[in-house]
Amino acid sequence: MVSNAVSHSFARRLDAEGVTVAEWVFLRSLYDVSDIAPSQLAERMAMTRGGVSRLADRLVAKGLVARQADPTDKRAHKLALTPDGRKAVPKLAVLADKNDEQFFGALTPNQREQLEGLLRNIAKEHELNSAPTE
Amino acid sequence: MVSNAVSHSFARRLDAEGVTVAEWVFLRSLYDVSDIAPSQLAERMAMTRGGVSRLADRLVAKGLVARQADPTDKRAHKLALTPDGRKAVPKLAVLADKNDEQFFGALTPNQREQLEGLLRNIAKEHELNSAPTE
DNA sequence: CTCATGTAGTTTACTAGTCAACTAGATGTC
DNA sequence: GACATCTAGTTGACTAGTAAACTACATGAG
Repeated sequence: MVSNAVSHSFARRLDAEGVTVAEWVFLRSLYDVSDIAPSQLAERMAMTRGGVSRLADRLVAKGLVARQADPTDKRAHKLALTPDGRKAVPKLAVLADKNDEQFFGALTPNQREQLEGLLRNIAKEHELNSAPTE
Repeated sequence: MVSNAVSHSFARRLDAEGVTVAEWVFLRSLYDVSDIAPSQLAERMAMTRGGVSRLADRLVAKGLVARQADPTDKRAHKLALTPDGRKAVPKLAVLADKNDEQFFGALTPNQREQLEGLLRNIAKEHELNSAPTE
């Protein structure tokens, strides 16, 4: 319930900038690790390759992401942020921070650590490593 | 991330019984409060009335839910579980419990209370009262 | 009473994902 | 070096939701 509320609230904020949550996760991932293969990104985002293919289409259409052919393997592509895409990330990150603050701001620093710790426990135990998409 | 993992895992379990998570929430809600109006259910499930209308279609087709016309207001309907639907709920509840156990079983009872307490804090503060759908 | 407005539920058009089939290119075995 | 098999990415058919238009009925003001 809380997770859905946080996510929906964030989606509304992003929507005002014309971006979806999935697009944000995509952009944020490329910000850290540029020149990544779509299939690797699919794994990180816990989506299918098909889904990532379409998501990439939309972001290319928006001019935020570029596809480059891999010269050593003609099947493969690399995804990277365009300058516009790179500029957008910090701006959207502000929205993410505001959203977190809205929901977790009322907890004391101690409580936040507790919450994060407990969730990290569970994540570790189940070897969860994908970013949230929803 | 944890929420998505819990939800996806539950979805896989339900899928084996031919039920979706949204259908489970729908059935579970009717189990407690039968003869509810679709629009009320929509609010509880944080879905649109259109979505609930379709969801109800599917459950009626599966024979788990019945629509009854309200005699006092010819626009209105009441939704209720069929005997089959009522029988299904406890069976599916077992899956929910197993799923919770899978993810939260490794926490000590104390930790579980902590986690629930923290999340309740946040929920209360934002007046969240809808059931999760995703 | 009548008519404007409101409300309940459905439906249409659309979005964003999945799964599985498909295309094209790589690779390892004989 | 040819061919079966694997891999990367795309695409077609489908699913489950949304937003907004629509239908049918209810209700309150004049």
